Amino acid sequence: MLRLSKLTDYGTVVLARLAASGNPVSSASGLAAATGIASPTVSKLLKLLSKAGLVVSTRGSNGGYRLSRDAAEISAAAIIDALEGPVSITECSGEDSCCDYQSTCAVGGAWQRINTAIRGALDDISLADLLNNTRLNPAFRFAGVPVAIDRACIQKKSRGH
Amino acid sequence: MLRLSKLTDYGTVVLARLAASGNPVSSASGLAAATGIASPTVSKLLKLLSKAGLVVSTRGSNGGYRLSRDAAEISAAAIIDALEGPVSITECSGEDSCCDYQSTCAVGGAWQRINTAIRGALDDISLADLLNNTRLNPAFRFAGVPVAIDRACIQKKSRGH
DNA sequence: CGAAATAGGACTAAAATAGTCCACTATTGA
DNA sequence: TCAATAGTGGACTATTTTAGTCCTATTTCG
Repeated sequence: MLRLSKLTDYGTVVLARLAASGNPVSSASGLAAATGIASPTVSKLLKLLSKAGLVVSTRGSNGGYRLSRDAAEISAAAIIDALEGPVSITECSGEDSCCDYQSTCAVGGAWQRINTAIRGALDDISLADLLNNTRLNPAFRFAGVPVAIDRACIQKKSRGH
Repeated sequence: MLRLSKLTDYGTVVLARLAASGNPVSSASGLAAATGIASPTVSKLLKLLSKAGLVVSTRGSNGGYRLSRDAAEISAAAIIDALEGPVSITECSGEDSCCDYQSTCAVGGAWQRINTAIRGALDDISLADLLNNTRLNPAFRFAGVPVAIDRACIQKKSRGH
């Protein structure tokens, strides 16, 4: 699969929303409502993103979060780093490369090359790019809440978020 | 992290070993001994790789496994596909794209672009390339069993495989 | 036949992930 | 100054995924 965690996926959605909203700051609960992601989860994400310096928080009433810099300056790699730690496809390919099979492993070095290639791809794509690729799915709303319309999806996932 | 599972990592080690051995076929247990990976695990891997058509099995005594084609013709992407299913970094970026937040998701399309970039990098690297990148760590052996020598590693991982 | 291999699948244990909750701190504004 | 709003930090639980084991066929060679 070579898959990102759901949290990272949600994180980009939240960031995209933050970038798209015209407001100076957005509250965690507002973003939760706008994206349809459960609000404790959104809070958790924003905490992580704030710690990583991708968003800036303001406390107090009328507080909230905003991007720390222009959406064009935030790379996909930075987002992933913030939410899942440094990108590296195998344990070996990370910094403190170290595994039980080092002596018999004929492969180690090459993963690092692949890793670099992937990293390059992720560095080249910014949050702004993500926004430009927006899918133009019609969004329906019911009582202000966004509702997915794809039938196939409704059955597939029924658990709440 | 964006991490491959350990099984996939082991899988490449086994394949590399298979490619490097001069023998017409190698048995699962022989590969286990040569790589230091537990033999039930090696068996499991080889079964998967065989199902995916990357290796060919011969039953019966003197049986074993061999690569189905030249190492240069086996891409990293093929190995990953075989062991973890099709590469796709988010649920959305796969074939049957389908998620609860589709209507509010401003991001979907872009992951597919990233995914394509990653896929390209993985397609370009073959098992033969992995072998050429072999790290030249001196391997010590004790009673025929390969022994890792990196001190830092010995403490870090003590669980058996 | 019987030893040596793979095939297939069921099963268990351990680890990572996702998601929730709560008590606390800071800021604003009436 | 007090109450309301909003973020902070961390503990906790449930779920899912992953890793690894084991057992019972089946096939082939000598």
